[in-house]
Amino acid sequence: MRMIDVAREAGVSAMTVSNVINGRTGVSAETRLRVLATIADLGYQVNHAARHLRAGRTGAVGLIVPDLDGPYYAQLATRLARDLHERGLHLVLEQTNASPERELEAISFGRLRMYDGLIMSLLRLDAADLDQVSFETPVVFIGERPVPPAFDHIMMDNVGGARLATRHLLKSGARRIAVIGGRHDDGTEDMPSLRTRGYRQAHAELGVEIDPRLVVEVESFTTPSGFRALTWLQESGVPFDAVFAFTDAAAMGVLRALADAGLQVPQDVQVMGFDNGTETEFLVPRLSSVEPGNGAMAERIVELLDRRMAAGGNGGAEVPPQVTTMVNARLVLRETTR
Amino acid sequence: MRMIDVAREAGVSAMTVSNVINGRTGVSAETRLRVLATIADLGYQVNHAARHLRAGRTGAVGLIVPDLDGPYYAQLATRLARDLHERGLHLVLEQTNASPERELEAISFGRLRMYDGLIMSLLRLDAADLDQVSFETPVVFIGERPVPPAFDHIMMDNVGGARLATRHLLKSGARRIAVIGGRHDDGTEDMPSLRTRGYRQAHAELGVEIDPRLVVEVESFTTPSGFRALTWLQESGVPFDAVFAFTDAAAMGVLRALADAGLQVPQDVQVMGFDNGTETEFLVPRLSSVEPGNGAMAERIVELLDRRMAAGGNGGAEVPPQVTTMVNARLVLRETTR
DNA sequence: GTGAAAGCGCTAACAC
DNA sequence: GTGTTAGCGCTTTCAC
Repeated sequence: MRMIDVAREAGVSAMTVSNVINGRTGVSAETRLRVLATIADLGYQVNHAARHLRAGRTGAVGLIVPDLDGPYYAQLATRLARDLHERGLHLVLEQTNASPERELEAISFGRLRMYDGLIMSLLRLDAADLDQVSFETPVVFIGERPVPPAFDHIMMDNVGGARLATRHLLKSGARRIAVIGGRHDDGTEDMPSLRTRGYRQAHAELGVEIDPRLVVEVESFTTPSGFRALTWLQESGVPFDAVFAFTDAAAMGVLRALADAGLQVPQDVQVMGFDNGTETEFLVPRLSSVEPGNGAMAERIVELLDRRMAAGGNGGAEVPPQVTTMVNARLVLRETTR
Repeated sequence: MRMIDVAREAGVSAMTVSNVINGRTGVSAETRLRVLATIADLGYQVNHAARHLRAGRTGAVGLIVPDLDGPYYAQLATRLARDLHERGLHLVLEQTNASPERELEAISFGRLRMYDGLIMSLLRLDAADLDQVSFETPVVFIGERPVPPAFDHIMMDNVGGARLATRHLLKSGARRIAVIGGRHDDGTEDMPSLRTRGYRQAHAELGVEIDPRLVVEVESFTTPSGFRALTWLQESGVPFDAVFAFTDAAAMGVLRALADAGLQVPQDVQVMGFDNGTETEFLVPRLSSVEPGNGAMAERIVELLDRRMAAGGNGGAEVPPQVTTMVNARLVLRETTR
């Protein structure tokens, strides 16, 4: 069934039906009611493809993330899907597995056209890569990599959160804090480097030296990876009295490895995670973690996107200025810290 | 840039470009190469909306699930996304929050048209509800609810898996197995009822009576819900020597509650989960679980969909017969059982 | 093996 | 306030 069928049945033109459906002004109340009744009667549904082709809107927002099986992005996706649904938009998910090729592919011109807006977690691509791409679609980047000034960017306070966590561990007596996912060279602008900087700052502020052997680099921030990292540290014989894992998922692997080693948490070793995922308060023992403001982040993302999408509809005349938002972090202390 | 621009540049018609792009026969090798070179040269990308409008294909497959923040569907989605990507298809996610309205909405005519295929986890809707919907889009249902014979359906062996798990607990000495998510009335065809039947079968086979107070109904199968259920059971004073939770997520809450109660697992109480998610082997203690064949399930889903989508392309003349697949379950024993 | 014409269903622009 | 016209970019059909 087409719009024209509804129009004929209601005794109006297709244009009027279109106007009613899209809530545009310039339709008398009487006509509107009649058209709505006819639509309900016939069970008419608009054809998205035709609308998309003609008007350029798709009703879909893309979310490009490295993975979905870990808790972090799955929880973010859940929040975003709910917030977007309220605005009549769909969330479409794409996984990059943190591969630069897949990230670049996701923002290719053809793919972007599929969406009214894009939310992209940038892990590998640089500002230079992004410059090559012509964005007509509104994009909000999340993550810490530097982004060209033309785009909205939202990030968590990685340095501040890590600094807070490390300070707490130091103040509660830890002197040898292993850091899972840390970087020996924290010069780049990515999550591990930024959190490592926070870790170093806290040590500097409290005048504690860092044994470089406590900084354990990992290839990924999953639970198996955290498990392997701690097992390796343990076997290498480097002493430590606390562990700061850069994700809750990795911390979960750390807890498992400590239990295998027969170490008591937090008596022998304190443990701190990052993300404050829903699972943290049910681990044994309950995981202390850095809460990076995920709820606020999801809300802000949708807000930014919405603003830019609305502007795009107005012919792009008034493009809102690009914004970088930093969401504040705070500590949630549970049973793995003293 | 449009197809016609490529055509002009290559000195052919738009139709020939279309034929090349879609790999159709009837284009000379020479022309094909020239067109491909021009496409690469100009960086042309097809417009999905136009193709969709004209040809009806969208390149997207919808996955309708109750939630994404729990590990089960997130892991399934990850697997499906990967398998579909290999076939050049996108995975679009929709969450229903297990609401019948949202489930019905998801399979409405207009929404279905957005996809080349649909994978739907059915929790609440009945065969009667589904009969009302006219599916031109290929649909694969997952889950245990009865499905009209016109559709492909894939399910795990809930009864068999639960029976296996319960038998193991009984054989290792448990006599009072609490079941988190069980149903007093297991007459309906849904996951909790089917798993409860397996639990009852195993008891009947081994001649063990069931204390109905051990069957704890829950409103959801999340970790907090499992935690609350076990805390409640504990406080109600009903003795038990094992817990069978119907999801790993719920089992995680159970483990937490047992730790709070100072009970040793598996010495005082054995615990068994269901799903065998990636997190199980890192819990403290490592969770024994029923492996429902998730990998095979994802593969089979894509296979079924693919088959039906290919047939749809052939004008629907040869519609493949509808198939119901049951994936076998097996036990993975770790540290929470004896 | 290749091309021309028609039209998928909708909406922007403008006429009335 | 409502209708008419045109066309978004592709693919189906059929002619050559």
